[in-house]
Amino acid sequence: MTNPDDDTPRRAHTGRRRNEDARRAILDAVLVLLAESGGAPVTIDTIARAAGVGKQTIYRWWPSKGAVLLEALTGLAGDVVSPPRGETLRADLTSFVTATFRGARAESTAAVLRSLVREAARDPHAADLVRTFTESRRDALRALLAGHPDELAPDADLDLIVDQLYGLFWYRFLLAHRPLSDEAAGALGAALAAQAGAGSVRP
Amino acid sequence: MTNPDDDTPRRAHTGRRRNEDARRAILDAVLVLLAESGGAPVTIDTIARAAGVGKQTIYRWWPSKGAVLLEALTGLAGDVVSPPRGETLRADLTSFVTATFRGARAESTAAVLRSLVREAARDPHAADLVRTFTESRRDALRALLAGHPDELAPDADLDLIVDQLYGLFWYRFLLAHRPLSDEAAGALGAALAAQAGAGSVRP
DNA sequence: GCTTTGTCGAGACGGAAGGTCTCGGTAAAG
DNA sequence: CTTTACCGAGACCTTCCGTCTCGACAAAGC
Repeated sequence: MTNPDDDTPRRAHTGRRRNEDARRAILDAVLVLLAESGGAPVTIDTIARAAGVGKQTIYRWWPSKGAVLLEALTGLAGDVVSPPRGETLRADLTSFVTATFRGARAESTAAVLRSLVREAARDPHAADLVRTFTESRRDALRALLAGHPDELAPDADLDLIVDQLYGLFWYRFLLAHRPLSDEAAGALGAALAAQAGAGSVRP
Repeated sequence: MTNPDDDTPRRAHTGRRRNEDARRAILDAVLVLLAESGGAPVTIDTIARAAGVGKQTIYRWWPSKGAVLLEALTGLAGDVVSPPRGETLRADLTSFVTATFRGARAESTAAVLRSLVREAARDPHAADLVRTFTESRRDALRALLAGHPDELAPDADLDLIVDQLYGLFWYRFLLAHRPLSDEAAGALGAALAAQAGAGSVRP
């Protein structure tokens, strides 16, 4: 019996192929518009107009605006925070935090991050993407911690440390009441390294 | 010369007065709807309908939806986290964090907080209100820390500690990847008390 | 070359939501 | 009993997302 919902096509793909130029033009337009907009929301129509593309071409390949933003962000991730492998946990933590803070200080990535969060507040699908993204960042940080097993107290709560780091990062990034400075990065790295080494205090 | 933009009325207020019942009905409707909606967005029309009130009556007294939400939230603040004054910094911090976490676990307040954040992502005016709100919370926490000067290292970075606490709180609250449990509250309180006592580690 | 098939740009369209405007009615002050 | 300001109700405008339609065009197979 034939399944009408069968995904396998009855014959190979024959029609016109995806236009790679359009894909690049869309992602580039997103980054340019976000950088120029200075935090103001960027609409789908604006993106399509700037990319010289029909809206349908966007929605054919991405399920929502948030998905486009996230792909543009990961495209930026060539400058991503690469996990260092230094001597001490404290040094590694500090350079990880510093790189994270610096990435967020660059207005190009900051604009994408901010828009992504705004989108996640509106679109549940975008919220899922953000959750996946933040989870991958947490995993990277956990791997860094696990790379220094001799410096970790046996009962150290790594999840707590990870969330303190990224919690402070997002909190300051979004509220912007205090800068994500290199000094703050150093202090945070040192404090969390000490916390990891001390383990939880006895009750 | 007469200033047409003069704010002072040429005579005392004479007309009909503000209906206090309507005000209460609006704020109550907001809380009820948010609690029932289970996180789904609540619209102005729904609020007006539920409160038996015209939309204009809402916009006459509040500049935006976010402002209504915030007033409803501060109305809830009778259950607010009251700064304790115990023996040790660690005990005070732990009970402060525990109370904060528990407040966010109550679905009634959690729904308002979530909606407020959603609104802040859209409406700059609401974002300002949220900034003011979070600032007052930070002030309360700083006051708690300052209440134990003998337990603070002279070079302790109080802003860093405050932001670690609220950063982790909001991060976990909004991402919900990990619970705001009493255990986590205890661990966080202990870790931050230790950090405050140790001060910044020497370079 | 011709047909089929899937993508392209452009834009009309529907729907949701916030916020404004209007209108007839009503309570308070004088 | 007149003026003033608020009230409920709802039409209305605007913005923006996401879908649908249309004629054009490119790739694959015959």
